[in-house]
Amino acid sequence: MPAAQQPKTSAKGLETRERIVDVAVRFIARNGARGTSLADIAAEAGVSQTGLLYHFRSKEALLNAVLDRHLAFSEEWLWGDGPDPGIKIVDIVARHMASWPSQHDDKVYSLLGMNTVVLGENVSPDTDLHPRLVEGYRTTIDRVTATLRSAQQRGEIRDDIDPRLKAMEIIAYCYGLEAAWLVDPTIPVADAAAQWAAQQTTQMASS
Amino acid sequence: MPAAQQPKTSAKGLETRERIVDVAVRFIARNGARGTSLADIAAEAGVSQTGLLYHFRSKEALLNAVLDRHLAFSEEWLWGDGPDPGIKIVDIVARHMASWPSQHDDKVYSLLGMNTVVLGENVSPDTDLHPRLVEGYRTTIDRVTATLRSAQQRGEIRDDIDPRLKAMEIIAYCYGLEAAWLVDPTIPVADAAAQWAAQQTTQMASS
DNA sequence: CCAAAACTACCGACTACTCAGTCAGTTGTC
DNA sequence: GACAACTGACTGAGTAGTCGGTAGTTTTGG
Repeated sequence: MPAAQQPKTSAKGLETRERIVDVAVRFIARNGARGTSLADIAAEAGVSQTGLLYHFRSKEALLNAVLDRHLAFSEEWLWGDGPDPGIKIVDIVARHMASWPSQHDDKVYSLLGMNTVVLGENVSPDTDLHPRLVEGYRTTIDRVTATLRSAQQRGEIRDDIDPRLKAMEIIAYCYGLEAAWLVDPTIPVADAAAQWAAQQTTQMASS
Repeated sequence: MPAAQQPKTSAKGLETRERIVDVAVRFIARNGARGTSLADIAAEAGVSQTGLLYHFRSKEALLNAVLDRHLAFSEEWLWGDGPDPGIKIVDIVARHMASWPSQHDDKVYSLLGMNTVVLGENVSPDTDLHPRLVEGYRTTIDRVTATLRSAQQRGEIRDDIDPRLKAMEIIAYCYGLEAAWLVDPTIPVADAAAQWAAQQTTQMASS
């Protein structure tokens, strides 16, 4: 369920709205939604707070638009590489991780920040974004599971591995390394990812 | 640097202070420090907000006391089992994970929540708790690294594994599964942990 | 073809409320 | 009676959101 928006919009309005969401993503990825005021976002986006609230009827509506953007970018970044990588999914993941340090301050940084910071803020089931985060998590699990399962059926992956549990493991690892790198950007993510990918590949491969 | 406290304290005062920290940990583990007001904590702890501020001169001081408590409990829970488990550290970790579901609403839940929620809130380097979180992360890494390295020297673990990178991997996995379980308590953490531990053990063991 | 009406995209001023923190006391205990 | 352990009333700085208005653009009807 994407965020409800005003019915009619001109090209100019759409542009402003995009600009606001851009700014909001950057702010929220660093300081969280609770740590970011509408005034902050409005000032950076070059509109008044009232102007912002014309485009998004409430902070929650803006938050949902921000999450829409995040999920779309996430999707594109992770799965835009082509169809069904099979067991090579661990290499793809590792390659993505290795690219983090060079993308500090970029869209990718915001992507990771959104995961860690917004998830932390919405752990409690009665928070605004919690249902959508759970849904997003489950969708990702399902996708990775499907990839692993078909690789298993093709004989690329050992039979005694449960694809769903393995998917959970891969995602947990990504998420954890992400969080660690965000709080301490000096850690060698590329090296860690490389060792992890190599070991995962040999361990999962059918003998 | 632990939180500075008032110089003199009676038994009663100490008891109240403990009660306040107890309540604060529970609240903050669910809603974060930014999502928890001093009034909330004070009410639940059975003192006025002014009374709370008598014991902790500011919210930040309380937060540091909360983090003290968290780190101490974390320490006890993770390393209280005895000296140097060697390669069995993965089993210990997995056993801990398997116990999560039965401890919902308990101190352990708060422990996990503190990790995920407070970390998310303090990703940005200019937040109050960020330096202490980085320090805590590095300490844990060092400890796990030391355990793995000595196991490697004893010949329990293959030589081509880098203990530090492996430690990062283990911690990242724990952290990620923790976060996933917090947002979605229906996921089978025990099964995931069991498969993970089994595979880690066979993969790490010297042949 | 053009003026009036309607609508989009804003803005400044304001409101109601929440929050951390202060101050000037009061109570209870060694 | 000194000091620790409080409390109620208050303050000032935010905060999300409302209201009434205006400039510019688009639509409509004669």
